[in-house]
Amino acid sequence: MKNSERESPLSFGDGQGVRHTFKKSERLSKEKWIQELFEKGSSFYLYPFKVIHQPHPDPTLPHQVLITVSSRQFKKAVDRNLIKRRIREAYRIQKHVLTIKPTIVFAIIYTAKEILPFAEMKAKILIALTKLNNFSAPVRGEA
RNA sequence: GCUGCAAGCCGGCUUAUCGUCCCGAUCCCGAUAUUUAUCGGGAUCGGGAAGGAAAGUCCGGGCAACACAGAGCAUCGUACUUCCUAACAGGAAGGUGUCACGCUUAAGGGCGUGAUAACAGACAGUGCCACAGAAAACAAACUACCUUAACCGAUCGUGCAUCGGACAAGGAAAAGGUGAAAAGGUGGAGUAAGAGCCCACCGCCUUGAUGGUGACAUCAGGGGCAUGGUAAACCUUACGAGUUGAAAGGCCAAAUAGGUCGCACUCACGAAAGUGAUUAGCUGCUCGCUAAUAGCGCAAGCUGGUGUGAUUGGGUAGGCUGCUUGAACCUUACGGUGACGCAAGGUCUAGAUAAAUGAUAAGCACUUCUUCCGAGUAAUCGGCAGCAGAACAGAACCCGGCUUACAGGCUUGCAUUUUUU
RNA sequence: GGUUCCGUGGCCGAGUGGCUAGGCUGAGCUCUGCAAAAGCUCCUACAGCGGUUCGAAUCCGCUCGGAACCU
Repeated sequence: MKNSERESPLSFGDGQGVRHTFKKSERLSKEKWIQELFEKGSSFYLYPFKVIHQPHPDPTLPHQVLITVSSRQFKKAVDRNLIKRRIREAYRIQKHVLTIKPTIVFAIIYTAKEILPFAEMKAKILIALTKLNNFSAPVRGEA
């Protein structure tokens, strides 16, 4: 029981009793990997986000995400914090949608010029995650 | 009661579900070595988690590394005085100037209240002061004024006459106009006309006395106007400043390349290209691919090469530390006009690192407007309900200031106005 | 996190305290049968606020915006 949990910490088989956590290990924080992701990763736009994704360099780790808001677009740190918090919350609640087996790293870049309400962000994040699900797997298969 | 100004303070709260970071306790799992310990991960419980400006980075310090005999020059900064302070371009108290208002004087001026000032020096030197104006700085003299001598014209009173014009020599700087600024001001005396030439008051310069820690003030004497503005122009004087910033500094330390030591191999054919073989590596094995098979010596062996194992220095990726107990905060007493100091008691109050407290729902409190009800003569106030709103803004090593942004609320003081007495 | 610099018409860009040059673009006119070229005229400016000065694009302070560098 415990062993299986350890092998796949993000086990979301039936969805019953799943804890919607968002720990530090699920965030992309290695500078080297970030560089690699932005140089080699494939991307798509889905207003108000741009998503860059890539197979995980270390497949034993869970999915890792990077959320970023340009300081060019939003000059005040308070606004950037608010947007990042809303994106983080939307991902935390809906990340069980992401079910592809080899884990990936991806970045969510906020590209809109104004601050959108939480409900809209939540819906868009759901669409983005299902899209990631669909065409991340074939890319891995071809390679 | 309302409104405004100034100073000081505050800068939403509660509950539910889910979730983030840090600390502590208990438990579980994995790795390493010796019962137990270290490291990593997780669960449960408990506790804590952004500001008055966290901002701008405009000043000043702490802390850290490096540099450093002493003195001078250069560069940069500061600039009324005294004090506060770890320090400051900050603050407190005072001085002086300017402006406004009021009172007063015949006027010049004096006194009071408030605001405000980058408020050292322009008789150390250099530069600049456009246009206008005669002249913009050791004064000079355009118009106008006055005197003297001679000339010309007009008049009638026929004179050393009066009026006008032009020229020359001289006097003087009062009047005019220009300008941001024109060479002390006002009044008098004086004169051919005038002038600090002289007089009174004021201003200025200077000497002395008294008071004050000092800036400076007051009084007395002398000078006789000599001293335009500009130092946020160069500059002078006095004082201060070593450089770089936590991405500083310290510790640990993969991979790759390097050093040292050990072990294995370093052959055959061919003119050469190449072929085979051996060794080593990649692979579970074969195939295949890659690398080496060189020099000296009779030989042992030595040097070199390839592969591999161990070890080692520097230290990259990365991690840990620096990191939050501090010129700390609160209360009270005492000293000081005050900034502030000091004593006693109490408190522990963020520590993230692609960077944290947030999402959803409900309620309370607050503000504006509207309807209704109540109180009051009225200005206005209170209550129920509804709609809308709710600022500026996010720690990045830490403090002290300054500046800038800010919905709304509270306290104190002052002022205007309204109502009642 | 820190350091340095810049901001002048629609665009480029000169201007060391005294009327803000010049070029490109745009509009109009002249010339031409029409156009091009040329010539003439016009439009639109010192990032904002405050101070020093008689006078500020220039000197000083604050604010806003932009760029580069350190890593």
